[in-house]
Amino acid sequence: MQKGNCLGRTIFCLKIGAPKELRKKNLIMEFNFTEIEKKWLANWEKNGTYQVSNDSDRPKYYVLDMFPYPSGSGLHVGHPLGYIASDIFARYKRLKGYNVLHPMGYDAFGLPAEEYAISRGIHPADSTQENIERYRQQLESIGLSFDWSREVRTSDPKYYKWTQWIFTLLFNHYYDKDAETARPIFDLITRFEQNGNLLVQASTTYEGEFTATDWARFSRKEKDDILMQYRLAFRSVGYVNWCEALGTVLANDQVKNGLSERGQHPVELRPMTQWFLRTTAYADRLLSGLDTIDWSESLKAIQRNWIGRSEGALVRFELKGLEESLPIYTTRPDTIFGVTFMVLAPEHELVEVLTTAEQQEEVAAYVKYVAGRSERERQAEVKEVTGAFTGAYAIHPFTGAEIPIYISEYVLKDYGTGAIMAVPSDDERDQAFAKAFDIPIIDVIDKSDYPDAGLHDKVGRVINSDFITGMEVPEAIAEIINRIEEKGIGKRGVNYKMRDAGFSRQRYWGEPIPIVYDEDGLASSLPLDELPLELPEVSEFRPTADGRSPLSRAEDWVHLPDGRVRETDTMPGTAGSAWYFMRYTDPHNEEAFAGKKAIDYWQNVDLYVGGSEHAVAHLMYSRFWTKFLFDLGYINFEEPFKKLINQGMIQGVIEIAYLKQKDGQNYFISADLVGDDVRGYSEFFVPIEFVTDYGKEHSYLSEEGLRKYVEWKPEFANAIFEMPGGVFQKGVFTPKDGGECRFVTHSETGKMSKSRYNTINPDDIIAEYGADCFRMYEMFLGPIEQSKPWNTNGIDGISKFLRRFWALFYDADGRWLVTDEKPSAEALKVLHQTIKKALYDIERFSFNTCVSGFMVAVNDLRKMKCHSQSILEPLVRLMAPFAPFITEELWGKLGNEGSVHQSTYPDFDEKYLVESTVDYPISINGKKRAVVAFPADASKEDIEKAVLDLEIVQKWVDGKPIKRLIVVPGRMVNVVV
RNA sequence: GCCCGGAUGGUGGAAUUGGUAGACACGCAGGACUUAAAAUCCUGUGACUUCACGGUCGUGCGGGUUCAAGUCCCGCUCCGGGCACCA
Repeated sequence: MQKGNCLGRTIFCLKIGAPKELRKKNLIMEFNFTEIEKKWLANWEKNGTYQVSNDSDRPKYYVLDMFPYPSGSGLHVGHPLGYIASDIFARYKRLKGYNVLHPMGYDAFGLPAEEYAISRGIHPADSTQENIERYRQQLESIGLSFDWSREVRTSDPKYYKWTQWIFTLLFNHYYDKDAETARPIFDLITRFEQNGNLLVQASTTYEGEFTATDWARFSRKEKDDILMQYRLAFRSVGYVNWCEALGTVLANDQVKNGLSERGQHPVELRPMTQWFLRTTAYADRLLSGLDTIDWSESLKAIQRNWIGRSEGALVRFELKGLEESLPIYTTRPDTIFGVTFMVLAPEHELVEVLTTAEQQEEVAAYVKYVAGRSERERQAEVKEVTGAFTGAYAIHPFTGAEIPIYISEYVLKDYGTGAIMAVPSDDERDQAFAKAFDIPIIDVIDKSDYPDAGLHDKVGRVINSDFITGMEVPEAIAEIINRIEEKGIGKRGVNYKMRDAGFSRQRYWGEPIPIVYDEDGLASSLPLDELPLELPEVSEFRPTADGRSPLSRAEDWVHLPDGRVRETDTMPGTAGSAWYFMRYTDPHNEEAFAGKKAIDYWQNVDLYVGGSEHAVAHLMYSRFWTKFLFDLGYINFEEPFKKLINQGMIQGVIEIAYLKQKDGQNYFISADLVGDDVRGYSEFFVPIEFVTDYGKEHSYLSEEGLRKYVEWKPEFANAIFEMPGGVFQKGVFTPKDGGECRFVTHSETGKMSKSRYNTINPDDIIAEYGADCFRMYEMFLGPIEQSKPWNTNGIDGISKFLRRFWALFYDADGRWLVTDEKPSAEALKVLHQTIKKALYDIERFSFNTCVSGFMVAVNDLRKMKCHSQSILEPLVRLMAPFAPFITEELWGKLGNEGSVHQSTYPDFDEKYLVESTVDYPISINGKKRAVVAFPADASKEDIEKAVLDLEIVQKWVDGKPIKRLIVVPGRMVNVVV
């Protein structure tokens, strides 16, 4: 353990609480985990114990953690939860005979790293390097069995060369919907040259049609514009989430409730020319792929929701007196006879064309009103009905009726066609709008047969609807779409909520987009031999005031000698993390993103562990990039992560002090004086290391704690702290009626974070209890997927357990106890039961119950005073994945060569588990009344007979006739009277 | 509003998938050792009731299926997470 610069340690006594200092001494006397850890870390590194080869006869298994952002705060105890779980599994699989790839790296690009660097006024590369070193130290001290020779960093040019390369592939491919695969853009050009775009079924935003002759006549610029609309990485003017405070564009998933996820700054929609990835091309495959992978239902639900597939129809409505027609998308074409008005998004391109002279003013005013509203305002006032009449009318395709056209912000420009046919009888929002604007309502669905159905359920009988009247809804939908298609006014259609992903960031610390523009502004990608395109040095990392990327400051870099200019936007953080798992298979390859042989051997990740906060962004992009590379034949799998586990969050204790200001004086009021009504108080987070008994109901700041708090927050040097026992000010406590200085703080459970001053550093826990204890305690806390609060109370239980385990090998004076005596049948039974349970529990990732199984075993063996080598040696191997240090030490002491982590996992033998008797619970009328032992081989009949003779049964039966006698062999007996 | 989870002692949690509810651990209480404390060890610990043997109740609430329900079904309540004017 190299902990030279570990800042957290000096205050560790405060954090853990002083009384435990004494325990620490006692611990070290029994076994010196610090020494043991140091010794084996060095040994493992020297011997390359955890290095893995791409050449092996053994079956492969790939265990991966979501790699961290190396933030400046280092790890807190919440971070390693997933790492420990995956490490246990990786170690287990290795012992089970698999060739296990278990690497680690750093997601070093992106906003957090850059913000941190800017705040410290240093180069992001330097701060990143610094942070990585700290992370590495912390990760190693936990005893995680990573193959560090495979470490990757997304900010390393050797790595991002290939991120850029994949981007150029995306740029040079389009999505062929017929073949359901990505194809080279050159093929598309050939097809255009032969037939125009008439036969091309592709994912595109291009709506026009052209022939081969047209194509030949198009200018270079026109051709380029069209091709751009087919590329999988493309440049387009789009409404983007612009965040003024961060000075950058954000992806949809980085915006929550109109605020930036990072920093909570307001975000507005702005039209800008940006790079996008055509993720929508893969929408269907991203959706159907979910059925092939082992992820939690909730995670799949989030992704399905994000993709948001719906089926319906696209219908064109003729416009009265105009050439143009109005396309709409609906999931309820069966309600078309109930249409009484149409609504367009205010930004819809037809608004200007449609609006009549008389309505010009009103419409313009409304459009202006909407444009001036922030996303936040729109979302906050969802129920408010606003809109304007355009003066124009559409023609109903079946009745010929004239339908008024309105604009309203409840119709979104980006979803469907940005226009709807409004059916007020069967849609709440349409209904609200119709009522507000006094538009008639026609009932078209009779739901009287479905009393429980909601407005949106696709059930009922169609009424008032000409040729579909009388049909049930599903039948009516099919029929009306047929008619629409026959009439040539529309077609069956599928729609997605998912949008193409914005891929431009006006940020310094990211991969430069490897694109150059010629004098006509036409984009071309850099060839592989010009990659990596390295980040230039710039004078200032912040974005420019007009929203251009900081890279634009590097004039020499931007302007090429031949007059071309470089793209100055950088890629988002999700770029490097979209494919990093592939790089680990062949991390030093300079000729390819990963060698064919390596990636074909390791393939996709068998077990992926990480936080659910990446449910959408990272996991969606990763799946998209994987499918794309699969289409191009670079890899032979279509999903990146076969099984995924989201570890829960470890929550911390939040300590709060209440402040009231009066006449410019700060009064802190002890929580027991504040009561439940905290209105009128400001809340301040108190660093938990100042608080006595933090996390407990009565947690308080002692006189010493108050002094520390004031010293830490000098602006409160003169503040008055009021508590029941007296008053504290300027370092002096004035008691009242002989009271004590106890300033009570309010405790809550919540996220652990630097800003709440409640992080617990694993270094401190490891220093006091050892890495093995830390690992096992995190596992013992509860099911891996559950969130749970951290408290150090329970850690003593694990610490005791490890010392008892050690005590099976050594007595209190350090004498070796292990003998080669023949083990007793009971001891063998304990061992084999434990092995059986461990196998069962590890396979289902139930690590908490597995630890409890070890506890039971150690308790039992201790009672038996079992020191038999043939019991303890397998037990050491069994526990090795959980407690790698102590088991490695004991493995050597048991006289074994090599590492326990390269041995084999024990297996159990049923023969030791056979019981001669089985305890049967005897129930009478379903209530347990007794437990009786019967021979294990007793037949059903024997048991039946014996049960009836039992005194207890006689007593309960009490002469009444026995209706039924149920005997489940090996389980239980139930007598029904 | 919609979707996905969840609710078990004072606490974290367990229950072989319909078969002894509360494993394991924390906490608490009592005891041993100690001048004392810490550490360690032992005993007890769901609630109610009984001198005791024992009995009654008990897995968020209300019903149901079953010889048997924490587990399955129906209807709710509350908590956590996600989405949200998505036509």
